[in-house]
Amino acid sequence: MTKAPTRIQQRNRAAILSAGLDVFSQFGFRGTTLDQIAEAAGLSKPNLLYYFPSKEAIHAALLERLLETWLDPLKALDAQGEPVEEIMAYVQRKLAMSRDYPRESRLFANEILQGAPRIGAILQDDLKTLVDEKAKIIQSWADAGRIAQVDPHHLIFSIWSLTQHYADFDVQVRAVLGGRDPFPDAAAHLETLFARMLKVEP
Amino acid sequence: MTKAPTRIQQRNRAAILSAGLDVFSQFGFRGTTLDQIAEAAGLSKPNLLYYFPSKEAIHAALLERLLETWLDPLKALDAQGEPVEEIMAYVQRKLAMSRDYPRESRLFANEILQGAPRIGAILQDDLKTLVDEKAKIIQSWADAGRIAQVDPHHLIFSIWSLTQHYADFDVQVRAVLGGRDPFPDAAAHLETLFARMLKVEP
DNA sequence: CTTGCATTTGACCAACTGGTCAAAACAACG
DNA sequence: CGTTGTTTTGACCAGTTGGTCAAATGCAAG
Repeated sequence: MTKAPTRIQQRNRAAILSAGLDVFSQFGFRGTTLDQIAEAAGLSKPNLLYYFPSKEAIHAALLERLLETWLDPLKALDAQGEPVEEIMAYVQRKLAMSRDYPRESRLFANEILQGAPRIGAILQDDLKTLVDEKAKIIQSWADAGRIAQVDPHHLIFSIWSLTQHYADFDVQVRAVLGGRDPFPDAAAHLETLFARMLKVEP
Repeated sequence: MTKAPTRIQQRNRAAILSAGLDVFSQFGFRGTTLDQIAEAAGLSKPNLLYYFPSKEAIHAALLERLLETWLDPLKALDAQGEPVEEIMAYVQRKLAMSRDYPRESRLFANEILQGAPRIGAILQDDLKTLVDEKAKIIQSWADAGRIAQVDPHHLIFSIWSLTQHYADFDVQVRAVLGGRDPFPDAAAHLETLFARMLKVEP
């Protein structure tokens, strides 16, 4: 039986994961140093390694935690629901994640940009299975005339790219907008975009 | 007067830039080592530094060359043209860049993900100016009833995200599609998407 | 073939990297 | 208080990093 973690362990492990998320999401795995994480977490480097056995372990813990929640919004897409509402809700959930968890989005983006060396297998298994399943649902909605005809896989890619862009390319978006908060307008824009794309031809 | 570069200089500088593009676009600036670039270029490390004074210099040269061509597709958006055609052509140009220059796209993505430390000023000046200008054109098209009403800035963000996604998230896209080439379908999908988004209400 | 310049290299360096370790400081509990 | 387990640290290590340098090699023109 594993020991229950003390309060100190909980606090420090949480601080390390948060600091690691900060640094890994900005510099990627290889561009991140333990000293950076240690300083961001307010710990000494040996103390860091008392809680996690290696840099890899911190990164792996973050990726694992990320993947748990990353696919939830898509899983929630319900075949029994109203098609347009379901897709719209998915879009808004994903956009909310970009707003509320931008570091997680960038950590994921970094991992994919580097060729997904640590999660490639998961993408090809779990993610592909999930997407194929949901694509079938979307296809059936289109076939039933409840949404316009659309390539279901590329529809999902579109949702991912449009929403994650506001987290991953945040600096660029804000630079172009002159620093204004992009999210309210983004939500309205995506609402319009998907409404037009999915509306059945009269 | 500066000397004309010899054939060897041309060849080696080109090899270094190509190798640097490979490595920087995958690992980011801090995650890249001179040894990696040297090996990819088929040169020894001191020989690398004979052609470029530092790692920074290689990266800077790549970014400079990138920015030259990166904004061209948007610059070509012509106020005098047919609105839908102009926007469609821009989308297809950007998608072609993702297909033909994925390394450049990922180099740019890496730079933005890291907070654009080296090109932040350019984004706020040149890019913002260019986008504001083109947004005005799009707005005038919408006001004239030649395309549907749409937030012009976010329309441009949408084009960027939808097209660059196929370069930056290439591994994920291919993992989900089971390895199939995404580009033909992507082109058709985006054609449909923007046609529906821009069509004026009857 | 030799002279002068362009190119390439091996040896080297100081700073930094991920990681170890024994000892010290701390906390909890009887 | 003292004892026992947890937490923290300074000193340290071997490998890697970006970069230097003097010497060696290649090469083109006279």
